[in-house]
Amino acid sequence: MQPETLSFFEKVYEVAKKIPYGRVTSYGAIAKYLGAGKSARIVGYAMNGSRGKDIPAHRVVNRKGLLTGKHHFEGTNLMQQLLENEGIEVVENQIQNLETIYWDPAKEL
DNA sequence: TCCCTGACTAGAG
DNA sequence: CCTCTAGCCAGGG
Repeated sequence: MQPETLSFFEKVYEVAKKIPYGRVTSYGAIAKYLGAGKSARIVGYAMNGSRGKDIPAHRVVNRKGLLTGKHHFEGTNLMQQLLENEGIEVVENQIQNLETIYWDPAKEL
């Protein structure tokens, strides 16, 4: 598929796949990296279609490190379990030490 | 094409 | 740090 054919969604998927193990990023960071800094909501919306794909959607949270999308995962705490499995501490649906594990595609990629 | 929805964000108080 | 408001824009009906 040609880059021009890649929809915003697919670009989001490509970036999401590159999130390192044990790290997290925000919807806004991905959107900014794609040149659409104000389309953060679309990134989240895109993740909705990431089901069935090799995308670590659990590593994408909002800018506060809050697991806003956990209700889109199976069960009530799957997202948190996946994060903790990577060594990320999560309390009350919120990631701890966010600034330490935060990964910004615009800077790191 | 218009209208509504949403896993968001930045700014103001 | 918290709450409320406005702006954002791709999809689907």
